[in-house]
Amino acid sequence: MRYHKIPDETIRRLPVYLRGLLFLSEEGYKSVSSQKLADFLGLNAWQIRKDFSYFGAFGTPGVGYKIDKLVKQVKKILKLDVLKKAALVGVGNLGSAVLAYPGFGIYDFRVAAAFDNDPKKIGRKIENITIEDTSKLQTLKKRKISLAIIAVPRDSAQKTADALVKAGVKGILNFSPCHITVPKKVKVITIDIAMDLARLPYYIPTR
Amino acid sequence: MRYHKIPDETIRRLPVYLRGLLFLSEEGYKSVSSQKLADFLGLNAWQIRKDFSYFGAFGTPGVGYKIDKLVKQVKKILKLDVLKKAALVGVGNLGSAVLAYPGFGIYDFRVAAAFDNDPKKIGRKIENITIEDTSKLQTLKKRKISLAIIAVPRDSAQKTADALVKAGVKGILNFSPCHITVPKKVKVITIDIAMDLARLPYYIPTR
DNA sequence: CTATGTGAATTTATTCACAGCA
DNA sequence: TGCTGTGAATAAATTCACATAG
Repeated sequence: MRYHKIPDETIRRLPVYLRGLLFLSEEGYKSVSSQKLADFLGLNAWQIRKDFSYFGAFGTPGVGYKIDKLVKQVKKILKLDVLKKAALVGVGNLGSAVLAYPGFGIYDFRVAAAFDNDPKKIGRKIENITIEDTSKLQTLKKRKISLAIIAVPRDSAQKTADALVKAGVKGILNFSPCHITVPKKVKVITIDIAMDLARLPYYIPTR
Repeated sequence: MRYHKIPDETIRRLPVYLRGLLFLSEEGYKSVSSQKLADFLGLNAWQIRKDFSYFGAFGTPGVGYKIDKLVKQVKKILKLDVLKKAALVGVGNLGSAVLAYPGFGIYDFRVAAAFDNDPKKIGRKIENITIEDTSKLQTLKKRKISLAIIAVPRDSAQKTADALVKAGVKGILNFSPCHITVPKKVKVITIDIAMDLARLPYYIPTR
């Protein structure tokens, strides 16, 4: 198994596992079985074991997984030990919420810079980050920030993405409800919160 | 093909299609080919055709899809013609952003009620919605609101979900970074924005 | 005796390639 | 001729069942 390509779905689940492991760690647990972790996360035990097996053996048969060790391994796989800083572009409603979001910490992430093109916002400080002019995006290269979060209106999303790519950004989390085109080497993950709400009714019986 | 179960992945893509179709409609297009829609959305033409084929024939060979008609069909499949109102619980940073989010409209959705347990917020109006006390959640049943958005801190997410289920809510969009347990008949979609950011580094070569 | 790790079986989703309709 | 709709082929992910390690 060790020499297979890792399924994308497995990668998608790793942050979920991490979240569960860190929570259990907070609660005082030192080790955990795949079954216990599965129950806690609402998943299947065999899936967790299978996922981990793609990366080699982490656990101890008869005992389970040592949480500290597993957390370290998963963070390493996700490269969370290397890339930690992200820039935010667009400090509107959603952008401000992202800035204030407390959940990045557990992944050792922080939003290290924020940009907007509204003169009223530039220079202001939110959550200890001073908002800069969008025209300063080029400085990201020097600052070694290679991840960015786009939270601008749909119309300027592509333009923003272009500027980010030019500034050397390699990964983009896109909150604008549109497809953005980037060079193949740049990874984009798009989240449209309305889209997720839109598929909810499908699953609901309307008597 | 007509009598098969519809793949979950197809359902996940329908809102994407809808977004593209509505945009092209705004731009003045009356009909569109699977190829053109695919290019616009960054997807494959054959996948779009295959997805639509699960629901029967929508298009005209040699011409393409009539946008108006297709939009209506897709909305019907997603049951967006029936369920349109959602309640928001938790008007913090993220909750406020959700309230102000302009993207729900295209799916004929609106946030029709907002709840919080902070006395300073209760009674205030945001985006024309008066914030109500969380203890009033039970009124959702009478108001025929069966969808809800959870944007409360992790610690109170499960408690909130329990109250929503008791109030007759059938679908929940959960922004809290934790698994919530609900009866099988209730559908939950969890979005954790930090989790999506956390899997971005994996895809980025770190020379 | 318990819980992992993994080949094999099964299910699900993607991609292809082309027949057939406007 | 152009584009849809769909069986068939391929690929991917999930689930099972059990040998194996502590």
